[in-house]
Amino acid sequence: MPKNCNFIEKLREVGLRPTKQRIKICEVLYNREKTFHFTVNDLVKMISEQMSQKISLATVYNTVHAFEKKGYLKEISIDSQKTYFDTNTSAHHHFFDEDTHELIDCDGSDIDKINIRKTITGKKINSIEVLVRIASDNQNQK
Amino acid sequence: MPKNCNFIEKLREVGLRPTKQRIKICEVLYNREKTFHFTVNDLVKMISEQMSQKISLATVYNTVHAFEKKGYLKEISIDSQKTYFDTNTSAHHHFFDEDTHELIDCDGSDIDKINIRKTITGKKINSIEVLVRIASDNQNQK
DNA sequence: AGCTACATTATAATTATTCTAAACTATTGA
DNA sequence: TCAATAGTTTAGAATAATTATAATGTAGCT
Ligand SMILES: [Mn+2]
Ligand SMILES: [Mn+2]
Ligand SMILES: [Zn+2]
Ligand SMILES: [Zn+2]
Repeated sequence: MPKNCNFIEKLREVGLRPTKQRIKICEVLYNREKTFHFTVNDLVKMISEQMSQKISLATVYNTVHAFEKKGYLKEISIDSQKTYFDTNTSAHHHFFDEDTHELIDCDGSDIDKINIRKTITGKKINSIEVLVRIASDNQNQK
Repeated sequence: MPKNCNFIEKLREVGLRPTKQRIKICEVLYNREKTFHFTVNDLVKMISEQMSQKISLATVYNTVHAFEKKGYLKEISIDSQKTYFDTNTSAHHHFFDEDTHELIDCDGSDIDKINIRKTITGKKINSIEVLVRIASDNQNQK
């Protein structure tokens, strides 16, 4: 979803009615320079900071899942406690900071193309994703 | 944890008292040819099938986490709903079958060593894991 | 045998997410 | 313009996985 796009039109195009809740969520998610990662809780907080009127939690869940289904969000499972969503819906790899629980995107030049030699009959590959877990390096504390 | 090992000794060695619950869980998890993946629910089912006396759910959770802490189990987050554990505690990659929700191990020859060119200052890499999502290939149904 | 720290257990609490069903609203077409 | 309709929002209940509590039990030591 491009920045400063006509969200009303965009939503209609994909068959979602442009309600004020959805438009607000679009603004919060997509009117920014860079893509980012968030939890539903993060999103609820961002919305409540920018709005007088609240959006109910059920609607936030509904909307996030509706956007996911339409391909405007990607769900990422890293941490068994939290479900992350990503406004970067392209295929890409991640660093996960185990100290801060922050996700960081890798771009194409960071990791070579992964070549899978194993095949499983009757099955096709949907995605190949690398997760690099990082944490603070305490070797420096001699 | 090797097959047919003396679990009582092994548990004592790492500072865990060899209770009958823990010994039973060791047998269920480690007395088999191959490593495998399971959820806590799976494990509870396996135990109840093989035992007259039940082990409480809290104990199963406690034990699984104790074993994880001691390095005899690995936790895997793939699916936001379920937490998987792996009796294969070495670094390895996975296929995840999105139809059956089954995890399949990759061995070293299946995927080349991953080279990470990106570095983040003050952070060290703890692990690099690839997840290959697969699903049934319906191209064949012409 | 008796002490003590560790473990087990039933049960309650917590948390994230989904469901329900009633109220609301965007869209359409008469 | 306006009512019909299907889609949407919402508060609150329900569900499910996991963790906390606190009482009871037990392994290991003397
Ligand atoms: Mn989902
Ligand atoms: Mn855990
Ligand atoms: Zn990302
Ligand atoms: Zn595995």
